[in-house]
Amino acid sequence: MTASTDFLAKLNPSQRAAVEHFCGPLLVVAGAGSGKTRALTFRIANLVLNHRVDPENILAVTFTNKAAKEMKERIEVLFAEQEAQAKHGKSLSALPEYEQTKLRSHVYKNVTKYLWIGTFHALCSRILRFDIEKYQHPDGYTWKKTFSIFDESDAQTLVKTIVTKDLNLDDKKFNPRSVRYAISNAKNQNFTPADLEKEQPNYRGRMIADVYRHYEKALAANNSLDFDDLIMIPVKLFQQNESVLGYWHNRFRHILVDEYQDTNRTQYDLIRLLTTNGEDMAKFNDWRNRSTFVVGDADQSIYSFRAADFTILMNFQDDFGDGLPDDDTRTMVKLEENYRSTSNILHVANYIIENNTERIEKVLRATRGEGETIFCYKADDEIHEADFVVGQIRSLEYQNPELKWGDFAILYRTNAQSRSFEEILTRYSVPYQVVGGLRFYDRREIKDVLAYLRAIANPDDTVSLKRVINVPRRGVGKGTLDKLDQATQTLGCPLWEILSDEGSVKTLAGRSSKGVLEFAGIIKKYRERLDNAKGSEIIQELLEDSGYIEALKAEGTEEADDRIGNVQELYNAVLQFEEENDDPSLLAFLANASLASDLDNMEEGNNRVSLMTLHSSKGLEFPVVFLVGLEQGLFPNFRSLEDPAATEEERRLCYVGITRAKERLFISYARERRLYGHREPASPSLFLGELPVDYVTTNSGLGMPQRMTTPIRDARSEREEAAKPGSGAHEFDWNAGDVVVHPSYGAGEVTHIFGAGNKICLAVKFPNQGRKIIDPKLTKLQRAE
DNA sequence: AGGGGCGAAATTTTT
DNA sequence: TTTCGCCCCT
Repeated sequence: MTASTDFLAKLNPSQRAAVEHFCGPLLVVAGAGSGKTRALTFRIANLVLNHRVDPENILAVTFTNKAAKEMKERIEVLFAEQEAQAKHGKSLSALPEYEQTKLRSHVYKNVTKYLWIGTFHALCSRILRFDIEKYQHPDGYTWKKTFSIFDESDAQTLVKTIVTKDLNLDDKKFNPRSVRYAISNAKNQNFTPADLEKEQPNYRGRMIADVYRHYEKALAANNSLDFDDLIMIPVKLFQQNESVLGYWHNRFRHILVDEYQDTNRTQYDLIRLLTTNGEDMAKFNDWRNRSTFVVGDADQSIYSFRAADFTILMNFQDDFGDGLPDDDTRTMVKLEENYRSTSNILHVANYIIENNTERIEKVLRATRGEGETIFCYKADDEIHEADFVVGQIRSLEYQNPELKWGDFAILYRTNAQSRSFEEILTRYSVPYQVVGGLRFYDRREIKDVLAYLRAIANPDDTVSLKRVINVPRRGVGKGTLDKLDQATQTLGCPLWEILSDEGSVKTLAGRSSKGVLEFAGIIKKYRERLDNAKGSEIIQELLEDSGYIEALKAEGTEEADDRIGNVQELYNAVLQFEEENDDPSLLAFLANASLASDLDNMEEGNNRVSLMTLHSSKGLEFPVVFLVGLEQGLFPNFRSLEDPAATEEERRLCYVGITRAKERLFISYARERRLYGHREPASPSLFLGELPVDYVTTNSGLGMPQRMTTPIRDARSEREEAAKPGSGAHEFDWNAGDVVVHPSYGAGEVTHIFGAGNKICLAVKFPNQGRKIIDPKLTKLQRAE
């Protein structure tokens, strides 16, 4: 492969600066539609082609499988393009198809195969397949390479059993969902049960810590991990085992992280450990042949409820970078040129997000024409809102031959809002898809089959064994299960040990023993074949043997037919997986299945109107976007009304929605909405009052701007206030090094200043609380002179 | 062992 | 209003 720099010519100056960065840390602040995937992929190409970095030394982390897949594909094309130029002097697309395929497979064999590109979870599960047996849990629990990955519902079921059965707690007070949430949150901050207890020493905190302890024990007993463990265990392993960390630190010399604003504490720890080899951040400075390159946009941070913490991004300059102000820094690049939307749309987006205080100053610059104005529609109720939206879609589709159904998206805050749109779309036979509903892998029949496979692959996976021991019916009822359970408790052994012993089963299960033994026989039979047979063969015979398909056929309902079809699709997925992957083992497939999402199979070429939540829309773009339900309490959601930080997150969500639109943006709200069966009057969203009036056409004026109950004030009133003498102009006069006193954190030192003018934000380091980002307009800071 | 019926709850959810 | 989960009855 020849070194080449011509592909860099396609980049704008800031993209180019990001791409050409070689060693050391770099933060790329990438606005919506500014070509960040481009920067990431070109950078990887540049590392390999021009800096001769071995692809094995590159780790690229994303948050979704879709993003990982896209990155892989784009890199492959990029390399193939280079080779096409070098070998044939032509662009890739000008070559005959077989040449293109040949080039691409050549690139795969030599480059992309060796790159580690994937989600945090997928990459960590890969690391754990190597090293989990070296992990030492404080309570002596161990895991084997064959571990299962529990999904969210498995995890919650487990928590529920612990709360109600093991600890006998009131599940009203200790709602399994919120307890699971608390445990997840703890794990996402790399907290042990003891850490959690220390943080919340009250009764509830102690109880939750106790559930957490039991939960870990149960996971270990099942040789299973939950999603959070996939990240947390590598972190703990790295912290306790120098040689393991040393290996991966040495291996991943160039680390790239996409959507850095969405990282949580544990993920941050992982990146930091890999980068510094566990050395103290302040002492580490050996960036030879090494880089940590993160890309993100604080304005698109919308997952704080999943423990994402965008202050990690805001702090990058201080902990990895040179910490210099924006104009002098060599460790930050801003991508502000937007290639997606018309300038009108961008203006609205910029204008809205300016109301947020916690952000890195950034303005999206248009590269396209003005476009149409934004239209804001006030509807009588949710039915009329849907009528308006569908009417617009139909007439735009009819009038513009270039617009297809797939070019439209309806974005809403909550899933429940899809219904009225679906009804009207159906009435007019407009093809549509609801994105992000039930995951394929969450369907009952799929979970059943996967439970069989998991039980076969992982003998300790009692949860999976129990799920299918009586599916299809084998006459193994609750009574039998209870007896078996009791036996495992007394003996302290995994369920399988009892199931696999004929004598024990006969004693315990009585008249159900026939069914239990039949089941155990099936599992045993396939477990023996695990090493030699392919996953696809196992699945195929298993479906026959277990009578699973037969039982579905016997049902004879339409629903059962659907299920059979889905199981067939799962079989196809295994076949495809075996064809496409280097490691086609059943274990690898199971990991892949556990980590798959529904978004992964959202079809783009199917030409349907897309309906989805604003959260699901992140990373996508559509020529025409409808942002619906802009009502106070719905969007912003009522749970965020009291909390300024939460309201800012809702505003970011609004910003994400607006910046999905390429050509046309419609915003709508209803005067009255059916909510849980009752008609409720609705008032216009806070965000409507923040729209720039000159850029918006309405059918009845913009709603009255909402007053906030808490003192987040919009940028304009702040500007006025700042102009008044003595009203706080001096507040903006902060300097790094100032010592301040915070009402709850006490004294701290200002280490960094974000933003400018009235949107200033301070990073303050407190001796005990660590670093916090504080808006001096929201929190009264006293100066310690 | 499984279905019917009643009561309570009802954001967002990359993995 | 709808959906889900639990309990009780058969």
